[in-house]
Amino acid sequence: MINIPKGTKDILPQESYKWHYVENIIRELSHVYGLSEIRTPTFEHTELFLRGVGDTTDIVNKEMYTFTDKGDRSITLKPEGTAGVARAYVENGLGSFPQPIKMYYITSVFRYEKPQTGRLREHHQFGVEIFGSDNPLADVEVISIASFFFKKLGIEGLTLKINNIGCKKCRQNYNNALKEYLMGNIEDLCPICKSRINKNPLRILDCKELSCKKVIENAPICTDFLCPECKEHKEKVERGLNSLSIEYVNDPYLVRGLDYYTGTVFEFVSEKIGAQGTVCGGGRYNDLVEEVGGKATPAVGFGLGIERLLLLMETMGVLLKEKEISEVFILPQNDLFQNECLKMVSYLRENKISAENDISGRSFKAQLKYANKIGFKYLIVIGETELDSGIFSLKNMTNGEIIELNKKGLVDFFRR
RNA sequence: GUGGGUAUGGCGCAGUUGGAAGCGCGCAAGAUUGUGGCUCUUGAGGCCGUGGGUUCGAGCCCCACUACUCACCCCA
Repeated sequence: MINIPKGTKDILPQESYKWHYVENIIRELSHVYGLSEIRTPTFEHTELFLRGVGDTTDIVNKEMYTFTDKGDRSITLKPEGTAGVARAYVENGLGSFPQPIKMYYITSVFRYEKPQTGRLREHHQFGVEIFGSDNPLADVEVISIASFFFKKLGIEGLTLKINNIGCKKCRQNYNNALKEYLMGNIEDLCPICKSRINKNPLRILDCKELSCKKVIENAPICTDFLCPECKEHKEKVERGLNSLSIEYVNDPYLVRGLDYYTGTVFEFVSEKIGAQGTVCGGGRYNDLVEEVGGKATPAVGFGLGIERLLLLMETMGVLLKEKEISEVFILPQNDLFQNECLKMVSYLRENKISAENDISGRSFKAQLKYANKIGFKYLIVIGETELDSGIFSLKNMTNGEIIELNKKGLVDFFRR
């Protein structure tokens, strides 16, 4: 028996409807917001992620699925969605279309991690990226998409955390101040953080080690170091969210694990799905396009984990749409009418009505039991009477009611 | 990468101090029924995660490995 690779999941026939439900809402919503779908390859040149995501991040350092292909190229399964979109934006000259370009995607992403609740090696993300607007309104729009999405699914009680980690300039100032402060308290930091001071001091803010937390309590706060532009940007985002009545909390310690973020960062967090509570995370990444080889282009977006979303919906008991079941099951009174059933099923299908018949050679009774177990809503028995009169008895399986209809009447009935 | 927990039919689980592998659900066939649902009968399906050890004898005790799982870390 060969089993499934660690950290991956089958989506089985009896549960795929949940995915359809969520995906349909994503597409509906994206249409309403004027987002167009973009599909980029499952794998990219490794260098894209080294440059885009950043080579000090855990994702790039130890979590990528990287291999050398037969042409001796270093290839990596995408560990996140944004870098590929930025690459496509540059490579296809999307910058020369009217800006901003508003895009969404649903894609698999791959990270070599140790699986636990809400964490897999292959998971799926709904992502939104808006390229070509530096305006806070774009940030607000992106956040409002996520917020509206949760609302549409009936999910309540998420916390929206926001922060602004500054642009290149003010982040540098803050980084220096932070480094200086941390150096002064280096004995109290955990070993991991000690090694992080120079490479990525911001990450230390996120450390959960008790001793580090204590140090962080008195650390300089990044919002105090924002330049006037960033400060204004932050305020405008907040005002925009207020006017849409989107609740949020400022979290000066919110740092994201990808290097490309600049300015606005945010997360939607739940406490109900175990330790991996971030359902959606995103922010602004104004330097990414340039980093990937394009001309400087501001951008903002988010990634939303669909497995975590479903986990959340299930633990919250949010009503999911029911599994899709064919409308009608058609069975012959006896073997002589098998082919008449085939014809009827085919006729209904041609009219876009989902219809099925027995393909296992079961007895009449067994077919009835089967139809009941599967949960067909309607039933038609075809025998001599039906063929002679052209009138078919349509039985409602939930209440037992019977309606008499001819062939066309059946089609109209299901189209109602 | 570091810890903890778990491993018995498709799924959920019992299995006493070591002494003939069981139950519920599901699945399949049949009986009954107004053409299904309720009820009844029958059946299929297990190398008890793998490999060692202790013992007359191991699902149970010991060791190793593997897988799954939860948490750290990190992230969606």
